[in-house]
Amino acid sequence: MKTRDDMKRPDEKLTRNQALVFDCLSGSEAPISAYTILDRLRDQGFKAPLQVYRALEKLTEAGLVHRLESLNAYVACAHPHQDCSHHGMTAFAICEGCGAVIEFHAHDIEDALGELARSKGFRPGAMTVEMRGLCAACASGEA
Amino acid sequence: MKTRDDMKRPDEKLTRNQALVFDCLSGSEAPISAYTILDRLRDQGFKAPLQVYRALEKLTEAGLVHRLESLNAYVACAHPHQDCSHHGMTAFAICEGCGAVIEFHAHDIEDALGELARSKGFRPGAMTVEMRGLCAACASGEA
DNA sequence: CAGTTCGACGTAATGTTATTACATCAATTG
DNA sequence: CAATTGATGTAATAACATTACGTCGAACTG
Repeated sequence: MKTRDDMKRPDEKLTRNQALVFDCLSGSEAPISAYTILDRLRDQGFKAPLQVYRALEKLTEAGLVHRLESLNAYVACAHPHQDCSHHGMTAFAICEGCGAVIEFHAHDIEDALGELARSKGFRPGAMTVEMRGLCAACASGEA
Repeated sequence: MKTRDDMKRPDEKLTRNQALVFDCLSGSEAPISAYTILDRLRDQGFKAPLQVYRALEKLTEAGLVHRLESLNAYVACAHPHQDCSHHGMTAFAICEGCGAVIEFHAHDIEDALGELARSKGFRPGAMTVEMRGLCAACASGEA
């Protein structure tokens, strides 16, 4: 049954738990861990990690959420109205000052990486690209 | 001032624990986790995770070992006689069939990524690039 | 040489991230 | 209706990593 509001924008096939997790991520400036999400959703009835992980799995499949491997944390997609999976590789710049994340889609770099791998006989699938550094604000603050 | 052997010929100045961990990784076909290393070194007297993590930290700093973020696992550098840190970014192709890892160094891709990030005001530091897919052998086996 | 510092080490405990196992319930469908 | 499917709830555990504290020896300093 569809208990929730069914006025759906394209990305509204979410269950209650999925919507709660997605909203939690959308409202966060920086990536957050699964357990942080759990803590923030205790008031909405969340009690166990699995509730979060199951929602994250679906959201990630749907391209609404990305997992940052180098942080073990999750972030809402920068343009969730589209389907991120259509963009191919997603690259991230992660600020070590403030934790903010910039999301990139660079087809040429993706192609170059894929080509390089194929030249070694490797058949590439998903790619993880994460850069650490400082965002403009934090870099200027450092002088 | 340090009259000590500051110029590290990496192979030389490893402590016993570091050497054991490095040998363990070098002898492994695929990346392995810290706890797997621990188990494999029990016979040599290892008892606690910290022994492994401390060694891994030094080895990683020295460029002899890489951490694969998307696997939470570690792998010996493909050319440990050099200092991998001189190569800048290291990219990995990880076979989902057999677990094998191919190591790349692509300056042009690194530069392109860095330039892209800088164009958004980001000052890039370390980069993580990991591709999942199938190596030549496993891809042909799949037909 | 004595005292101090420093880096590696040993051990225990704990913290953090993620999964497995099993039960329930509602909607779908043949 | 029975069977199937997918989301959920709960508990327990597995897997990965760090903090805290104490010891030891090498080597710098006075």
